Amino acid sequence: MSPFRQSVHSEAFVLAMDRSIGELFVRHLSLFGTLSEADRHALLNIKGRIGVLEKGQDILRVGDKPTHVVAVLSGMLQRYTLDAEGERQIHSFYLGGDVPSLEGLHIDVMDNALGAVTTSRVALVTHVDMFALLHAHPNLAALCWRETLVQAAVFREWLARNSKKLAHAQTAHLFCEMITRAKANGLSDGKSMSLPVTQKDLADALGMSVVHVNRTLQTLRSTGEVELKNGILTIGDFATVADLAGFDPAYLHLTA
Amino acid sequence: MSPFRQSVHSEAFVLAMDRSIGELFVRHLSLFGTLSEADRHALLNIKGRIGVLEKGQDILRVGDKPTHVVAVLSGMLQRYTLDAEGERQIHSFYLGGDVPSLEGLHIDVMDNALGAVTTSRVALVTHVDMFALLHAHPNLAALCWRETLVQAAVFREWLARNSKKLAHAQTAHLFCEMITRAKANGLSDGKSMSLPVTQKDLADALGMSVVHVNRTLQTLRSTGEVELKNGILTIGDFATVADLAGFDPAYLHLTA
DNA sequence: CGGGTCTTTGACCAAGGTCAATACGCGTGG
DNA sequence: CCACGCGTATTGACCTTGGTCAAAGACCCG
Repeated sequence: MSPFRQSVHSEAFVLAMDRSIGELFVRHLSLFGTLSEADRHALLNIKGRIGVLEKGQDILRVGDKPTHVVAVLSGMLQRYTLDAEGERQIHSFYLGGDVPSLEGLHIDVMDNALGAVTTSRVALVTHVDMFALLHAHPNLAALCWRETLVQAAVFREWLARNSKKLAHAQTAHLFCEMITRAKANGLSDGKSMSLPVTQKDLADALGMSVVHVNRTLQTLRSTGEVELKNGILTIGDFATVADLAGFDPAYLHLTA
Repeated sequence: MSPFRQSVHSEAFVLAMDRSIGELFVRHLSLFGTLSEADRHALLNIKGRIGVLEKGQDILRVGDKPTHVVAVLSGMLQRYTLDAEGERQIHSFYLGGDVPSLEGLHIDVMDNALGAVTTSRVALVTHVDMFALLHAHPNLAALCWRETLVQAAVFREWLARNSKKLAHAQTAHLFCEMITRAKANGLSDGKSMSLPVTQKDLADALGMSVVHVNRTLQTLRSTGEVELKNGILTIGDFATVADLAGFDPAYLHLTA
């Protein structure tokens, strides 16, 4: 049992008294469609609890029956699984502004875990509240459904990337995705972003060994176009890197 | 333009006069949850068109705006993408009884294609009809949403498989999935099934070369536990193969 | 019988994994 | 302030898996 999960209802997770959670949902869902004034108003009134997830802590584990929707206020989460040998596969990274667990609304048992890559602030909204909201606003239900479908598209892209591309293209592709999503979330200017991952994290996302990740990063660094240092990812010319990576943002289905 | 797509409304696709489409939906959705009598009744009245998709033909292409939900009556479909070099990545196979494209209800533009691995009979239901149905039966909407989430779980599993496992384990894992799903659809006794794929198809699903697929199949065959011949997959002892593959069906979220 | 598709084989090659040692950075306690 | 310890990054040597290329069978169907 994660100590965190036991404290979801304790003081560690305090009721949000402002509209920060609602604002996050408004911004996030706006990435995938249009909100009516009524939708916006309803979202802004979302009530939830806010707390801190320490680096390495899980908020959802395999086998859990989710009861809350999780939103990332700041920091970075990972969705991952462990195989029989204890090897981790990271399926996605989530940045501030992302809502990783809308899927939990209709999945009874988690087949993967959600944890903090770095110390993060997260918000929790009960499924009960979410269902009430979605029931009253069918357009929001459609948008949330759509959001989960876009996440599925991202999984497919990761599948294609990890199955086919060479190490440097894989790595560049992941970086392009992260920068593009960070920009959409207002966390990047398209040139650099906070990416607080270790090389082991990258290895477990890309399906490569740490040693090879290290060497690949050096290669990319030597081109002068890509640098990851002290948790800051910097890209020279996005188009150049995207080309190297074979990156096409269509799968992210961003309306912007 | 696919000639097929142009003929969706022509005589090639004839109105189904019986309940075969509705029955397919009832069986399929029952795999993921419970249907009320009203749900069942509504589903059975689904109207759609039925037609044949020749081997290699696409029913949806990248860039298309889907207008119908596709259900597989018989045969086998693949979801796939092509990269810049024309390399295909298969993201999933769909058997008779599967409904590959519920996601199309809320995705405006396809970022992947759906085509026939082998000559198949497919049914089409208009989005208009589906939306009316889901609007009138919120429980069905929840179930359809859930179905798309299970598909996402399958994409994640493919990601983990293709990223980490060795060739023989990858191949065995895919076979375990296919047999398990075929069994759920009433198309297999758990020992063998129709799997009309070429070695190239497997290669493009598993992210390996055809040559290596060929050698891997030979290795598996030599264990006496796995054989793929003339489009028929046969497994000796499922538990043995599942163990070799590191296969755990939890991600399929089957209620049965 | 001829041509296309699919499978199989052999020889060789390269990307990336493994193992083990070393270096670096940073926080903690003395 | 410095030594220590831990997690992370880096390097080198070596090895395995699986890719590539090219040719030859098999099979199928008109």
